[in-house]
Amino acid sequence: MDFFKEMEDRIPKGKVRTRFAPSPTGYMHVGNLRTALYTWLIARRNGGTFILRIEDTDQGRLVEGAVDVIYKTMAECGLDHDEGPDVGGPVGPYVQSQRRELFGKYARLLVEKGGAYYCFCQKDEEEAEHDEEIGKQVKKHVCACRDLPLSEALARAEAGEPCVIRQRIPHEGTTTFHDASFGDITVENKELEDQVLLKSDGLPTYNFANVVDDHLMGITHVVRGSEYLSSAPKYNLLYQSFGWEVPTYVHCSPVMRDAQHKMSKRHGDPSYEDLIREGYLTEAVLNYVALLGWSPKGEMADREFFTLQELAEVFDISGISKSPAIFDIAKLRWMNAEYMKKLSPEAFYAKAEPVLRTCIHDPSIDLRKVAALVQSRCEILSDLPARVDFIDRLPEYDPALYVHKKSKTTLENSLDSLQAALPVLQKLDNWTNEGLYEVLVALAGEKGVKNSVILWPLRVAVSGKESTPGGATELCALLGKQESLARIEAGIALLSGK
RNA sequence: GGCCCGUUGGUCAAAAGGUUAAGACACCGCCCUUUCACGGCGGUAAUAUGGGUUCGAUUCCCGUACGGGUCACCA
Repeated sequence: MDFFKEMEDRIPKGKVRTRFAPSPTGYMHVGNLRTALYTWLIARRNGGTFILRIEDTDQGRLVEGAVDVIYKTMAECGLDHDEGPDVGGPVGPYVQSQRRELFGKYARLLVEKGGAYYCFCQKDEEEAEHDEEIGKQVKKHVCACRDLPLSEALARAEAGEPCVIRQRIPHEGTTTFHDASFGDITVENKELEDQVLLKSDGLPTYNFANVVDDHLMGITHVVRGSEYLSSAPKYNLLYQSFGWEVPTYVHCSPVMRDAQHKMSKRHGDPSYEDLIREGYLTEAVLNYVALLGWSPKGEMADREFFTLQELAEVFDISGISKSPAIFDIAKLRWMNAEYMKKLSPEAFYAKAEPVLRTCIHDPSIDLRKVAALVQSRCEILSDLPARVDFIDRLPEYDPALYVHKKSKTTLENSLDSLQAALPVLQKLDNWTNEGLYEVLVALAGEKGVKNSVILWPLRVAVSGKESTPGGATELCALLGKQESLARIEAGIALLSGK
């Protein structure tokens, strides 16, 4: 049978099939990640198939190694695909540049069906116009090629005359596009342009490749950014001309940096990779991103924590929001902190150890103990160095740290406390958190002062910091007797003006 | 500028004609405490705006404002 029939026969039927179709730019936007996630969730929720397709039809924008970034990110996030360039599948190839001939054939098929026509106009003037600020009324491309007799057009094209194939859009009437979250969108056909389907280099434009591939790959649900919403009605016409069924479209509003700007790499907004590099956990990022533009329904509406599996059980298209969402790094930090706290001590140590090793060089320090102290006090991994930097070396600090209003600790009684504590500690053999605490509380009792009058100055002396990953006794235990005593002596010297 | 879309506290958002308009982050306060943090408790704060429809509008309709998207042989 003919080529087109064969292609039709390859299309799997009757199951939900979704696809993530990034163009390889070298990194994963937060918005892209969200799209990938929603797409994957729809497939998994419905026992469907998730496909990875690479859209590399723009020859000018190829980035070395970009596809690997995509594989790596998807794998890291647990968004496994069932079909794709690396794993194959029944409707491949899954890289658009490898489907070149196919698009040509479908474009010509469409010409025959009357839904498209050859256009021999040169592109220069149009392009030049686009460079100019788009502000005034933009004129649609209108030319005589549309009315060329098919035989003549075919002959010229065959003779090698440069040309593109454009979609033939009716001048009259309206087209209604249905989106699962935006509902029906109706536009006048006269607003629509005869867009280019097949470029003069023989490769398809995004809009054409999308429609053809989604159909040929049996895609049932398309999730994509709302920037494509306004070109969507043209898709209906395309599907109609081909006689194909329109899949369910779900457009998602952008992830914003602030009320008026999308997140953008160019303006320094973090990509997924950046966030991971900064010490966010993949699970936390996914969880946060899932909730940026989607929320669970009903009695689950106030739930915030979801594993990927849990999301796959409850995710529903109807929960997707229509309005743009601002990416709030403060909330991500909070969520990340929650994930860090939930980690087992071993799991946390595994993540923290490499970071701790770069900033704590004293071999006598037990990094496991440091990790245990710091686990509940850092929101992201990269907070770690600043929290533990005092361990290697006592920083210079302002004596004003010794003043504490709440416990009425002053410079004077801080000096007194340190001087009183020093001999007690020198005699102490049981140099553990418990041992230290016992002896120091006893000292406070003897002197008839609150525990904090003793412990506060001690903590300052030993850390030189305003805030630390533990109390005075914990820090002393960690640093060891010799180092602790040396720091206390230094504190006494500082306070006594020496 | 044309066309399309959106608008609940600072942020994410629930509530699909009748609610004291949830919850979370952030912020503030209190408590606990070996400072801060952690934890516990509490608080401030919202339906952009004007008209309709309705016994009743956050919810439905229209206008206005503001914001976003789009108007390429880029995706």
